[in-house]
Amino acid sequence: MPKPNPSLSVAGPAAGQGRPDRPPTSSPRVAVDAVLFTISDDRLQTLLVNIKTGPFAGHWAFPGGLVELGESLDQAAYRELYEKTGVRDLYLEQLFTFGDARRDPAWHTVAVAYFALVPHFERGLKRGDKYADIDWFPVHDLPQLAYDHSAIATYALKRLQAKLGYTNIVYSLLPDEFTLREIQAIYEVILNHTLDRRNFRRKILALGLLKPLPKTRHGAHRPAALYTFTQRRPMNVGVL
Amino acid sequence: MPKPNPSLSVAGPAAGQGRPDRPPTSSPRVAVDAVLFTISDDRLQTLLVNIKTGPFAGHWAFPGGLVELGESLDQAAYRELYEKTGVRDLYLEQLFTFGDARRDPAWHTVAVAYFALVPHFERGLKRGDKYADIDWFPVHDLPQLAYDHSAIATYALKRLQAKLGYTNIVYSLLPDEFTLREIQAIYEVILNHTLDRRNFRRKILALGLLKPLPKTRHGAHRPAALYTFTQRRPMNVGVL
DNA sequence: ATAGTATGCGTCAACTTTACGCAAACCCCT
DNA sequence: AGGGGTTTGCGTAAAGTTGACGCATACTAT
Repeated sequence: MPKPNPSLSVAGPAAGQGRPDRPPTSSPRVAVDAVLFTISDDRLQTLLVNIKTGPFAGHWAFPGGLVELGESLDQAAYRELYEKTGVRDLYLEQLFTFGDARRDPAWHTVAVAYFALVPHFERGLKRGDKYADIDWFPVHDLPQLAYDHSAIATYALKRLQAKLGYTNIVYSLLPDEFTLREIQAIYEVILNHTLDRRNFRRKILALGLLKPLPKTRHGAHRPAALYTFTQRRPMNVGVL
Repeated sequence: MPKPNPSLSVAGPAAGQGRPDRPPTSSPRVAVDAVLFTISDDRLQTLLVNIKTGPFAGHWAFPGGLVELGESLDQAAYRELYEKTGVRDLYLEQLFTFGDARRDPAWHTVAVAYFALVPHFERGLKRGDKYADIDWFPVHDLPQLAYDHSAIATYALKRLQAKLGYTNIVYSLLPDEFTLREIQAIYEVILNHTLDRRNFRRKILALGLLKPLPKTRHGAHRPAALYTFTQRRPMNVGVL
């Protein structure tokens, strides 16, 4: 049985049963890296880990690790994020695969990048002993990143911005109930420009994705109507 | 920097010079598969190869192969297509990465799928001894495909159709000079529905990507003006 | 010459987007 | 208790975009 060598791998042994006994050839490794976004403090933030060893020790990077044998890419990305954050309910989507031979000086490593969304901070982060540190950083003020992770960051942000325009994935950044102002704020923070309240309201309501609740949120001013999503699953639509 | 090992062997020993001497762990392999589109016989066609050995012997599949150590993904896709077609000048874009553990029964293989465009048939295909056969098939009448290549085909077509709408990649399917009718025909074949001549003309010209030539093409009827692209490189625009 | 057909140009109605005006509802402060 | 300040909710007019289609022109074929 080709028992995978778990030494370098991010996690335990893989499922190899029922496979032909074929030794792996010397070839590029496969890793996943995940850009996890959230809105916090009125800013768009991403999760970074501080690398402990190797040529990039001390640098910040997106959480990730090698794909295990028998594990799908989605599973690997999901696992990586769960190990770091404990979050199980997140929006996850494959972004792009970066395969330049020199992106990892240690060994040719193909990185399948993911981008993910969670609402809020979602309680504390699981600080394991794998990384020196782990924390959130505002997207527009990232530290220097390891590998080619700056490129991944740029790409992920671009994709998120674009997807806001033709999908309903905002739902994964919002709590169950919210006001129109709150959902608009998220659009504004991500797109990095203001939107007209009245036009935004008209368009977002025209999509039929929101259901008004018979409740209102009381603050310092006129109470705002609360809404929910009729469907909390990814769909293609067409907003701005 | 380590020179990629130029041996064609899909799986040969790695080029390790200049690298730390780290043995690869037992992990998924990395391959590229390319969906090459062309317009021919007024239909959208893709290139398929017939597999010679292994569990999928006799099946048709998109051309592809393992990524060599030190080789970028783009390079690998480019190499695979060049080996089959001899075409050097094509539009190439990464599509999606398929990583399900069971997609290749022989060994967990992560496939980075590409989609590519060439004008015309581009002379004969290089029939090597690696495959039993190689040929073009109309997209809407594909044979049963090996691995998960049916899913890749669907995905590639969807992407191509979408990209027609907001990029200028059609240029890579057209010769240097062409009439408006010819470019419209390509849109119609790919989108699989007819378009209004006059509206199409208005929109495509409004993009400013086409330059009218002082020449016309004479056929059986009124001569049509010839156009060229002002830029033959991928750009985001916004058509149809 | 004339019929047939594809090209090139233009128009109009329907729809969408953008930019605002304004009243209603609430808190806070005097 | 009442008025100022601010945010929500609703509406409207102008500008731009899209879709459907009319019609003359310029060729070839007969």
